[in-house]
Amino acid sequence: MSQLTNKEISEILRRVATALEIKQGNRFRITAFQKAADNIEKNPVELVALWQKDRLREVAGVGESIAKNLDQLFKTGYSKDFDRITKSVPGAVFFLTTIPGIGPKTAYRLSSELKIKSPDKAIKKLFLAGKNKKIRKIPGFGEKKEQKILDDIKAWKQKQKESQRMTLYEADQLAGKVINYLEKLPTVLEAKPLGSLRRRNDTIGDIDIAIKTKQPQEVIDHFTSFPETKKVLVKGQKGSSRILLTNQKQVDLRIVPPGKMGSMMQHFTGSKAHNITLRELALKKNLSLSEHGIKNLNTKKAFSFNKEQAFYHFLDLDWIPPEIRENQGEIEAAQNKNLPKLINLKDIKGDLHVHSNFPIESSHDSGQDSSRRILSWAIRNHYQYLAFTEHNPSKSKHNEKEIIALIKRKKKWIEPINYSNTNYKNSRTNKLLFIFNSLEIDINPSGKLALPKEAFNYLDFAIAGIHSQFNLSQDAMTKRIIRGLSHPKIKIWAHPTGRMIGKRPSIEANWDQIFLFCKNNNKTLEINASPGRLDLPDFLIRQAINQKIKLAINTDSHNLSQLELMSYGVYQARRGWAQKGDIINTWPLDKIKKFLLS
DNA sequence: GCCGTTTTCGGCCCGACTGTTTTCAGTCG
Repeated sequence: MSQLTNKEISEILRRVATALEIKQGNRFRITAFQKAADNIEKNPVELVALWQKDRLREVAGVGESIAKNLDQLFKTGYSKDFDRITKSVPGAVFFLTTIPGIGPKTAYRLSSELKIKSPDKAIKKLFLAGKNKKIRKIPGFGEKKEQKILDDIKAWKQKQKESQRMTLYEADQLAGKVINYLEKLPTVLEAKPLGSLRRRNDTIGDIDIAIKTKQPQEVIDHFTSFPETKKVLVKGQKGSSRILLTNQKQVDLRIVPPGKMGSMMQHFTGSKAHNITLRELALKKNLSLSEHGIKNLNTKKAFSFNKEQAFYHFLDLDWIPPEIRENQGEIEAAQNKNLPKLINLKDIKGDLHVHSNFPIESSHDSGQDSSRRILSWAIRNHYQYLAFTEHNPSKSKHNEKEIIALIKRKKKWIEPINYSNTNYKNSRTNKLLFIFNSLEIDINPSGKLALPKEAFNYLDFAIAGIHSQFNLSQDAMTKRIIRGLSHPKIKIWAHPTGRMIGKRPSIEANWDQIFLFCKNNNKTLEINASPGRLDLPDFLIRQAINQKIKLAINTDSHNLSQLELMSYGVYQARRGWAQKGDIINTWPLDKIKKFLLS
């Protein structure tokens, strides 16, 4: 049996598609392989696990034939059909197509004309051929194309070096800067970030911006002279342009005349899979969709849309929030008028994971700001409750007695705030802000909690999380988590997968088993709002919600400014189809008290 | 090769840009 990852499988399927493209195969057959590759790459569950349960066909785009060949691949590491298709294509071709700008046809011609067959040093050889002006001599290629290939290779190399994707927060900052610059032009009537940024994806590759204007040329000229531009990659006639910034990030601009912003936003927001499914649906009604609007193929009449809502309504669909436009059933739900009513930031009534600078003497990072400043912030933002969840005291620095003394001191520190300080009053409800006395406690590799038994008596509730040894086996990790969460005082599991976006992968765990435990024992999963975590990931949020498990959106703030990042947790929750009722910190104080203090 | 709220056969998203082309192919999003 061979343990191919989803990424490896999708690569194999893309090779098949590439080979078919070179052989001028049926183009629908080609896209079928590409579609399957895309879906498999994105699939949150490893296909090898689905294969073991005989459930490969559940993945969209995987039909009888591909499933049969995957079965062979998993069993023997080899697929007869795939090999037959790809074996006549030199290895260099597949390698060269990894460079954006070089597709199957170009790669094949370069490979055969320049006699670059093996993937070893293929790119180096190609680059050298370009430098020696050999590419321009190939029929159909010219000087410009040669230069473009050299540029594409350079860009590719650069991209290998840099870390590829931004966090959502970084992308917001960058997009804000560009939009700010664009809006200085009076002829820019509206500037909106679209694409994955608008869908609030956890990571962002390129920035997409749509501009409403009557003066396209002026806007494009202004855009391409953005001060941090390293290179103008595309400057088209119809208002599509792309620049590469000095920080290696790309920004795409689309110009749209007044009256057509709705269809442009729809088109440019994506996702690609969402748009394709939408267009297939429209075709059945004899309608053709594009960024310019909707065309009736019978009457040839074209319709423009200023608002996105009208675009969706024209197709008899409810407007779909951008966060869930991932072709995961949202179009069907919009048809049936049963889209979820997604949670909003204003639904949040408190933050249950906040670190103050109370001297708890932990081995992890302590908070930087005082309780007083944090509480003022919470009041200004109309919170009704807050939990101070400093890390548990370090066991290496203190004996058990000292730790218990520390926890007692913390309780004494919080109590006066709740019972005597009238400064902290919510201006909307006229109620006192309620402070939960809590801790964030390590779950040690064995599943033991890093706090003496007695100390729990002085806490209202606690949250638990993994902060070390992230690489246990799935089985050991699952046991560790369930044991850790079993203590009756533990109500919330903090940053469950432990992932740090772009830095540390998720832990391996049996989520079915853990979810079942959480459901049966009333444990809450955190959606950690920190843009570097966004943990749980969206697909696990959706799975948890489908199993009626409650979630909490927390900032895990270690300073005041991080309290502002609650919105990122809300976006993430929305991407997981969360509604207000799924999130416990939308509950009023009485209800959450009952839950957390039970 | 995949797929099904008109289908198990007959369809399969849409347009822009670039370069090398006298009308289009390749690539991308």
